[in-house]
Parts: sequence; structure tokens; C-alpha cells
Amino acid sequence: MSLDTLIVIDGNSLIHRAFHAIPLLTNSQGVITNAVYGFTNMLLKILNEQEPGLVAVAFDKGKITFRHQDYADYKGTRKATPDELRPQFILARDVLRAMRIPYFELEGFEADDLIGTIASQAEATGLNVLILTGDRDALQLVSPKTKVLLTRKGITELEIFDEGKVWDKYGVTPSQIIDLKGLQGDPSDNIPGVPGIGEKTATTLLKDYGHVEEILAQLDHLSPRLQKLLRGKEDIALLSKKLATIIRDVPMELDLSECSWRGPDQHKLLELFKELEFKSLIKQLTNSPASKKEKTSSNKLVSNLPELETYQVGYQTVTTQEERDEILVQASHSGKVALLLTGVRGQGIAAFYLAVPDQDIYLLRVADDLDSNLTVLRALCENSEIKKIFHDAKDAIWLLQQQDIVLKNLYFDTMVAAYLLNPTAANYDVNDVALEHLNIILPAEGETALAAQAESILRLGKVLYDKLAERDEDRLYQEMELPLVQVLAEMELAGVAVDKQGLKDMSAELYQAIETLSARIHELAGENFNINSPKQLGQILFEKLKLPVFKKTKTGYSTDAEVLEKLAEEHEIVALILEYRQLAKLKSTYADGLAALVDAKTGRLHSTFHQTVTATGRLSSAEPNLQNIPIRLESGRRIRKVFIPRQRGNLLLTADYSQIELRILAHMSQDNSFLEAFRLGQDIHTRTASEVFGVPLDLVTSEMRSRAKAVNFGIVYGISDFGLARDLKVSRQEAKSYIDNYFARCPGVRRYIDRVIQEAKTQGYVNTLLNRRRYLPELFSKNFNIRNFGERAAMNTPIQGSAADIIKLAMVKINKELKEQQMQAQMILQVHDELIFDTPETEVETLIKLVRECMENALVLDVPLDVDIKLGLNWYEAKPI
DNA sequence: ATCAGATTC
DNA sequence: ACTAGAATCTGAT
Repeated sequence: MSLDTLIVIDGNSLIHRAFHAIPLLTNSQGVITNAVYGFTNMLLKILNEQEPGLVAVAFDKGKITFRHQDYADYKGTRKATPDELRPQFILARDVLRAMRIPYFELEGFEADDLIGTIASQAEATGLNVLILTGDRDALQLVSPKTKVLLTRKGITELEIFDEGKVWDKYGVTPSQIIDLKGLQGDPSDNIPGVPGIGEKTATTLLKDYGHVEEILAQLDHLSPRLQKLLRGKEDIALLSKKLATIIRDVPMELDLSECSWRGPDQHKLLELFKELEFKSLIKQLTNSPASKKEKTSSNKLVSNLPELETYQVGYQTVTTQEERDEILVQASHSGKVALLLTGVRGQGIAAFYLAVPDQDIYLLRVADDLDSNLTVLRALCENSEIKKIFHDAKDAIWLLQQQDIVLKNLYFDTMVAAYLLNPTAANYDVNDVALEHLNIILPAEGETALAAQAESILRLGKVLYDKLAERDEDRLYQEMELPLVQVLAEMELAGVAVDKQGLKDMSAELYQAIETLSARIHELAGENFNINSPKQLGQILFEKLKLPVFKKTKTGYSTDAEVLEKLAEEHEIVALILEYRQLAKLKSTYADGLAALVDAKTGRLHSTFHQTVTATGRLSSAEPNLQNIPIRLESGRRIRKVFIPRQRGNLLLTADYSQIELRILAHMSQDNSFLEAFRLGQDIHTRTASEVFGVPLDLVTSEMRSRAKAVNFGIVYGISDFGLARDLKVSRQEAKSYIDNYFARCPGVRRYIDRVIQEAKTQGYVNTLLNRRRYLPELFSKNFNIRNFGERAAMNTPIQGSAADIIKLAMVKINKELKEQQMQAQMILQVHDELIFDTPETEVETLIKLVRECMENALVLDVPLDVDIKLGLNWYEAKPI
């Protein structure tokens, strides 16, 4: 720290430099931020390096300064400030306010003059001064107590000038800089100078005579050449010098104490950085203590400034029985707690943190006293009078279940709430949610970090709920997403029974088939190579075998299925490769991949259903993903045989919504053709074909139907003629005529799409039927492709997301009914528009009624929701009853 | 860590 | 310049 140092910054100069050094950046709202970003970066860097006691920034104010009175063309060669830059000066001032750095500006004066004045006054009080600027004029201010930091190329490098350095570089003293300019001029400020005098002549003259005035007084003693150059130019020389001279006594009140720096206002700065989307700077502010040791420049800022220290919260480690009793009393009394459990699924709970409103945070390490501490946890969780708040309650339910603890009164899940508020966040770690919604930086690791998280979870409960209510997402949360947490936990815990021997058998069969195929492929290629390597495969196909290249990837030849299908005619190796790929996928991902994830204890697959992953509101499934089990091709479909009921006497029942997305489209668009088709129970693709091709329903061929089907898909995804043409393998023109026809016959759909995109552009987000919201900053991108993507997402999200709403609603209803009717049947999977149950044969009839009722009436639309139900001894065998 | 390619709805 | 929405997993580099 150098408390006796004042840093004075030339705001205009730095912002201009930054603007030209950094390519145009924008945030998602289209606000251009490159200059203010660069400026802020420089600011943080210099503060971090110098750790000054005082800071001030100066700006120009007013187009006309006193210099213009002397010389109208002063700065006459300057270009007007670009439109992209002007608003950034305002943003820079916002940054300074958040940094709590005072800035000065005075009508009719340039930043330089204010800097000169501030520097003089600071020197007078004995302070050291450091001037940060990109403008070499400032070198005239260098003195024993004042140094200048000049930006070099770009903005990252700084060069420090003291008196010696000025002399080395210019051959003059700082006070002679203005004389230098008086003689030489300065094209950048349009200061004329004396024609014919350049750097060399000027410095020689100044060495001999000191200053311009002296030179002019001694004109007669100069060489004839110099006399000729200077005579009659006295006024220009003196004027030029005057223009270059920084005023050091601007009439301003300056209280240096205003400049003493206490560090930034953490909240404001974070909010501003978030608004401007300065992700790397936010990261610097939120950096973990561990990474502070590294010497990345700005981390020091965090540790040195009290205001930026991470959020701390005290906690007590509970060890005695009295303390345990006491916290139970506190929890019962308050009726609400936040709980943070640590531990790993399958390994039990390591510790738990308890946050009780208006009390300390308590840490109970399970290992300290296993029985007593788990008793406390059980008492808390199983007491239905105490409301429980978790971040990722589903994970907590898993952990608790392993200790046979049942969670009652799940009151809030901050992770799920944060997801609803922004379904496109990269992750929902407590620290990031707290940063986003509480504007605090939590410590990164250790017990302190976890205690702070527990405390934050408690506070987030209210904050997030209020935000949800504000945008009418509270019912979505309350009646659907929160209850769904419990439903999903039960599905995961129940798991899916699999025939492990069946998987092994398939693996062995696949191994044989793959061996045979690869031998044949290597033979045809004339050499051994790794067929799994797109790179090696590309070399074989396109270099050795000289097959035609249709498509390239970033890194080389494309060898995807689309390409290989086109090449199948050319060489018999190609079909074999396609088959190889198919089998290799089946073996690695499915036969072997699934086998590896069968739980040793239960003998089942316990996939995780992620509730906070997708942008649209769908669930996702992982470890293993049970939402992409093959079905399209028979060879893959056979994998489904290994998915079996949990016990003898049970069956698998599947229930899937028929055409749910197109029904939602019908409902939302109110398109007459679609409404009628669904109300009459017509096959929607046949109906569409009849419309598009202008033939009666009974004359629609299967070819026509399949094309219409592709068009319907295209509509849901946000159609383009190109994409449709590729899919249907027809000309782009033909594809376009399908689309035109489609919109002509279904004008309601056209209007709906236009309306959704329009609304998205005015609101910045789209909604599903149940008010799930997705923001689409892509709509405002300058990039054509990104913008188009935004438009397609605007069309697709309400449809896909509403379908997700509906099935989630059905799941909650069904689970409730199954419990109330005390049935054995268990929901085990959800595959976007399909639910799968493991049920005793004896319950099948009841279950079908229940499931059909709940799914078809989950939400009443203007078209019926049809559900197809199938039953079987395994997933493969499931057939309509 | 990223890419290419596969699988699903 | 690129081109249909949403995902997860594997193997190669």
C-alpha cells in the first residue's frame, strides 16, 4: 500500500484508447461495452498494482475550451466521437461511482488541465502523484513527485515516465515539453508549430536556450537557416506553446480528502458488471481464496480491500447434547430452517449445516457422534411442523433416504426456483445463485463456505419466491416444479430393473459382429486402421479410396451417416462402415454402458432426472440417459428387451401423448385446420398432406404423408426451406413451395409464429402455457445466425415447453393418486411425452384408468389430448392392449 | 477440454 | 455464412 500516492486518470484518453484497442463488444441487450470494458480493466489493474491511497479521474467537458478562443482550429483534425463510443462515457462514470472513485469535469477545460491542477495541489501537500493517460502532453507535468504512466500499444502495457525517462526519450526536461510542442507542433491536436522545425532542430535549440521565449529573444545569434525558419513565426511558436501548456490553476474547489479511496461499493459494482456482462471481471471479484495465491493481477484487489472481502458468516460446531437439544428447540420455535447436507449418494451423509432464522449457523459433523447427530437430522426432517428449505432437495432426499430418514414438509428448493427464474444459466451452484440474487460473494471453500451457503439458502427462499410471484411463476413453482422434486426422487430411488445377463449376452453378440465387420472393412481398405477415428476413416475413404467429398468439418472430412449414405453406391466398404458404427454405438453406449451403471445393491438402473438443465423446461436424464434408448431401428430397439419389471407378476406399462406438440400448436395458434383435424380425430400428417397437396384425405399417399410429416416437424422447430429440403432430399425450391402452401392453408399457424416472434422481440422472452419463461437475448444479436437461432427458439420453446408443462403436471397428479389409492404401481421413467410404470398385473386395469384420466386432463386445451397405452413383459414387448 | 458422431423426443 | 428445436454419451485427439 502506498497511502501517500494519488493516482489521477485521464478518463477521456483511456476510454478512447480502449475503444480503439478492443473490438466492439456488446452485452445481450445490444449495449456496446468495449471501451468501458477496457477502461474498467485498466482501472482495476492500476489500482491493484499501485494500491494508492487516493484516486481521481478527470474528464473533458464542453466542446469549446479556452484554447479555441486563441486558436479556432485547435483539435481541428479530430474526428467526431463515434456513435458506438459516446454512450460509453456515461457507463464509465457509472463504473467510477460503483468504484467510489471521484471524477472531475469543468465546462471549458480539458481533462489535462484538471489533472494538472489536481497534481499541483497534491504535490503541494506532499503527496506522490501518478498520472495515467495515453496522451503524451501530460509528460510536461512530470516532476520529482509526479510520474506519468503512458499506455503503450493497446492498453495492457504501461510505460512509466519520470524526469530521467523523459530526458532519455526526448532529450528535454519535462518543463520543456511545451516548448518542444511550440516549435514542433502536434498534428493530433492540430497545433501548428513552426514549419520546417522537427524533433531534431527543436531539441537542439532547447538544449542551448531552454525555452521558446529565450530562443526568440536570441534570434539574431542563430544560424541563418534557423533565422529564416523562425522569423515571422514568433506568434505561431508562442501560440503553439500556449496551446500545449496544461493549466495548473483551474478555478476549482478541490478537497483532496474526497479522493482518498475506500475501495469499491461491492454491491453496486457487481450489479453493474452483471448488467454489462463483464464475466471475466465478475470472476475476478468472486475468485476463490485459493486462487488468490496465484499472481493473476486483480486478485490482490480482492484481498486488499475490505469492501471486496467475501461474505463471511459465523457458525458454531455443535458437539454437546445440550447444544443439540437447543438447536431443535430453536428450529421448532422458528418453524423454518435451511439445511445443507454434505456427502455423496451411496456413501451417506458427512455433515449438515443448519440455518435457523435469526440464529447462528450450526454445523453438525456426523462422524463426531453418528447416532446423536443423525437423530437431530431425523427429528428436523421428519417433523412436519418445520418447513425445510434446500438447495437441490432431490439430492437431499437421496442422502436422507440412505439413513432411512423421510423428508416431510419440503417447503422450498432454491435450485429449482433459480432455474425457473433463468432456465438458461450455465449452472445453479449456491454460490452463483447467491451472487445473482443476493449480490454477495460467498467464500469458495471450507466450512466457512458451506456455512455461508446454508445461510444464503435461507435468505434465498424468500428472495426467489418474491421474484417468482412478481412474474406470475409462483403457481408453476408451487403446484408443479416443487412437488415434482419429490416425484422425481421417488422415480430415481425406485429405479428400473434390467436383465443384466441379457445385457452381457447382447454385448457378446455385438462383439462378434463387430469383429467380423472390422476384419472385412480392413480387408477392403487394404490396411488396418481405427474405424472409430473419423480422422483415419476420412483418410481411407477420401484419400486412399478417392471417394468424392460432399461435406467437411472444421477439422477435416465429414464422415457422418448422411455423407456415408450418399457414398454407399460408390464403394462396398461404406455400407459396412455404417453398420459398424451402428453396432459400435449399441455396444459401447447401451450394452456395456448400461451394464456398468446397474446398481450393485438393487440390481437396477437409477438414472438421475435433472430438473434444472434444459432451456425449455423438459427434464433430462443422465447416468444413464434413459431418454435415448434406441427404438427407430430394429437392431437397436432390441435393447429394450432388457428393461423388465422389478418382480414376477409385474408388467411394464407405457403411456404416451399422441402428437402433443402439434396439439399444443393447434391450441395456441387456434388454426382452424389444425383444430378441426384434432377434434375429428384425424391423422394429423395425413390431414396436413391433404391441405398442402390439395387432395382429399383418402387420396393422400404414404409419400405425401411422410413429406407432410416432415413439414409439421419443421414448423415446430422453426422451419427453413434449406433444412426441409435436406431432410426430404428434394430441391430447395420444392421445399419452399411446401412451406408456402402450408402457410396458405394454415394461416392461423402463420399468424401464431409471427405473433410469438413479435412478442419475444418486444418482451425479450417467451412463455409457455403455464408461464414458464425463457429469455432470448439471441434475438438482439447483431449476428445474423444467432438472431435467426433466437427466432427459431422463440417459436419452438412455447411448444416444447408447454408439452413439458403438461406432462410434469400429469406426473404430479399421477403420483398423488397412486399414493392416495395405496397402489404398488411405480412410475419409473419419463421420456418427454411418455411415462413408464412398473406395475403388478393386478393393478393394471386401475392404473390404466388413472393414468389416462390424469394425462388426458392434466390441462384442458381446445383440442383433446390423446394418450396411447401399451403393456408388456418388457419395454420392447409393450403392445397396445 | 473439445470435436465428431451416435442415440432419443 | 449457414441452415430444424431440446438433450447425453462415447471415443478420439
